[in-house]
Amino acid sequence: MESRIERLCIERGLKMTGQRRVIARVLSDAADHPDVEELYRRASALDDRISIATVYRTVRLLEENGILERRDFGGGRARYEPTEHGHHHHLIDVDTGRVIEFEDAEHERVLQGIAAALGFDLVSHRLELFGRRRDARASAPAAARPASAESARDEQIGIPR
Amino acid sequence: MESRIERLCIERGLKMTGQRRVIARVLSDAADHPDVEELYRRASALDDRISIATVYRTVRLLEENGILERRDFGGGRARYEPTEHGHHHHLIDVDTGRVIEFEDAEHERVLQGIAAALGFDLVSHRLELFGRRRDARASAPAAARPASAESARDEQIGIPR
DNA sequence: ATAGGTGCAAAGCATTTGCCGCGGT
DNA sequence: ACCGCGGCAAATGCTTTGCACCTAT
Repeated sequence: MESRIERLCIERGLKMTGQRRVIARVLSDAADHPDVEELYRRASALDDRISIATVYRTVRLLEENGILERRDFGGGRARYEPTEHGHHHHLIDVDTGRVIEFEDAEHERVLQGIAAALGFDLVSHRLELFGRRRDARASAPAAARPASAESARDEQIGIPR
Repeated sequence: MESRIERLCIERGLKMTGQRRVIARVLSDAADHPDVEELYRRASALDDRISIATVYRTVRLLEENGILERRDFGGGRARYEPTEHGHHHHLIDVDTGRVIEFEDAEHERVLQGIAAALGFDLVSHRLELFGRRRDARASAPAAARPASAESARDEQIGIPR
């Protein structure tokens, strides 16, 4: 069946090839923030006639069409998520690289206000928190470089007030 | 005379070589957020016996020692600024790449609170606004990619409330 | 039919590193 | 004197691209 991302592609009049359909499906199904390598892995599992170059070209195309958003959580590789499943921000666990999404509607307004005070219209923004799980095993690696960001599964959770 | 950054290096017991001294001076004098290439340019102007590899090694060293902070404002290259001349955030002008610093003490608390609500201790955070100068010439390039971030001079200004 | 997409491998960029002579402490 | 530092160029790792072929529309 036609995936959500594929529908968006069609709406923008993008030519739908076999590989794009597969990548669209992978993206539609992703609940995390995969990097290109991971997308390539997942897409290849569904159809091995896809090259990583095409994945790169496709995420770029989708980003340019406002369907995807590129993220940089540190660690060298870009990670992607579908645009706008609600404004949210990210908290990255510095020990595991896991990404947790949270919303904070109030922020939107505040940030808008700050930009306005500086004489700007807010085009977009980036708010990322880097934190360490509380309590956990006290043996947290002292000088761990946050840069790792392995393929730990990401989470999405509501922010308890 | 001994620059501010050099003093910090000495405090941490870092070996002070000629090239490090020069780079320290350049960093101490910088009021903006130069990338490595720019630091190399400025350092070379003071002393041409410096290779770009050394600049890379030095900013890394300083970052590991908490003297510098690495920033990513989009545009592919890392940019640096001395740690803690007061907690502040950045607003990047998407049309010119110019960076404007602003403070917002209240934010610190709010962010801390959010992390806590999610069960984390806040290690660090990143808050960046991307905006377009209000009014300006109405002929703002429609689909300009923010990625450019040329060497436009950065600013630091207080946030009017 | 034909504009545009794809695979492959090579090219690009920013950044890191091996090697070895040199310079701080 | 000794260990770490710096220069140089080669190596890396992610991402882009040239080219020739292939495919949606």
